Amino acid sequence: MTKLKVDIIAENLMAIHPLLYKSISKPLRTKSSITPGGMFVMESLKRRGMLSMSDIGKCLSMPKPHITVIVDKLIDEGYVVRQNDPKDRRIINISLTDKGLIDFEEIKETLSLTLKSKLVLLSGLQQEQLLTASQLLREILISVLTIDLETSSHGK
Amino acid sequence: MTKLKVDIIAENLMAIHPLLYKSISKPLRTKSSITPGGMFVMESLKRRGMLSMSDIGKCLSMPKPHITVIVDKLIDEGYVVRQNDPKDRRIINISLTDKGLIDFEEIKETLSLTLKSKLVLLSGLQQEQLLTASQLLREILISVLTIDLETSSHGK
DNA sequence: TATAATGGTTACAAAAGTATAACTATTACT
DNA sequence: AGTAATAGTTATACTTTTGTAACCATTATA
Repeated sequence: MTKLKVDIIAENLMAIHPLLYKSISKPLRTKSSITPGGMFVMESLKRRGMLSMSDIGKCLSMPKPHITVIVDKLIDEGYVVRQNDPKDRRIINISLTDKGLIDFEEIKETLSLTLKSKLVLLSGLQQEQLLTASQLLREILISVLTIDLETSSHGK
Repeated sequence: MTKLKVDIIAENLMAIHPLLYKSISKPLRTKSSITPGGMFVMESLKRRGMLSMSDIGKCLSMPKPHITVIVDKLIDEGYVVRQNDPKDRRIINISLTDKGLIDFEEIKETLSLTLKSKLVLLSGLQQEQLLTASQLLREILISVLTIDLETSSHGK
């Protein structure tokens, strides 16, 4: 029975994807120099703290070369910094700068406004339903984003 | 107060986006010839029935030329058909074929399996929470997908 | 110490999405 | 009838994403 419910979640998440992606990519292109990929990297860094290049790739299921390109851009903009790992000199840790965190939050606020302008049309939903949905989504995200990185599969 | 709740939804939807997109695009590439864009077009057709090219663009907030390209591919595969509108000969209506509907459902099942394999890790959630979340997501989607097309903005 | 494995970069290629202008055909408007 | 607006296509250019192969540096292992 649980499987059926997860099915429904998966199906609905897929259907909402186009709306979601437009709401992210359009304002990004017009109002900043960050790509969606850059936003997702910063989102991971904000939620999980300092991460190595490989760990970022595992978080987002992206191949390592893509992470290198995205992070290079973010470094050019001053949003993240590289730090050598003192224990393993192969590892390069990435973390948000103050500027990165501030600008990230600001851009996300803009993105939320865009998405809100669409979600606001959902007048059929009750306030309590909106609250419950957001709480559940948050729980899902926290769970997903704290999955043990060792269980992921990129970076072979 | 409602605004704050919508904020939370927007924020969480954005964070879950990379997980979602990977779960869609990877199995599509390996197991079919349909692009994510094609899946979204078919999703719209399945939920809303026959749609004109412009209406599809409005549903997905995509410019018309992109719709033409996506629909052309779907026609080549035999998933959708063009039909002239008897009342307005400028309009070309698109609808799913039987093959399109069957294959679409089959592919979506595969996609759900991929996404499920990740969501299943969310053992922290109760069954009732999963059910509630899926119902709410469904309500949101139905609302979004039934927004009056006249309020959309593509195809000027 | 020799070999394998890991972390990261570079380079290249290809697929997909995005945007715009120009164009035809049809309909609506005055 | 003449003009504007709409529906759709074609063509083009660009950005982003995705994948892969080759490579170097470092660490782990046998």
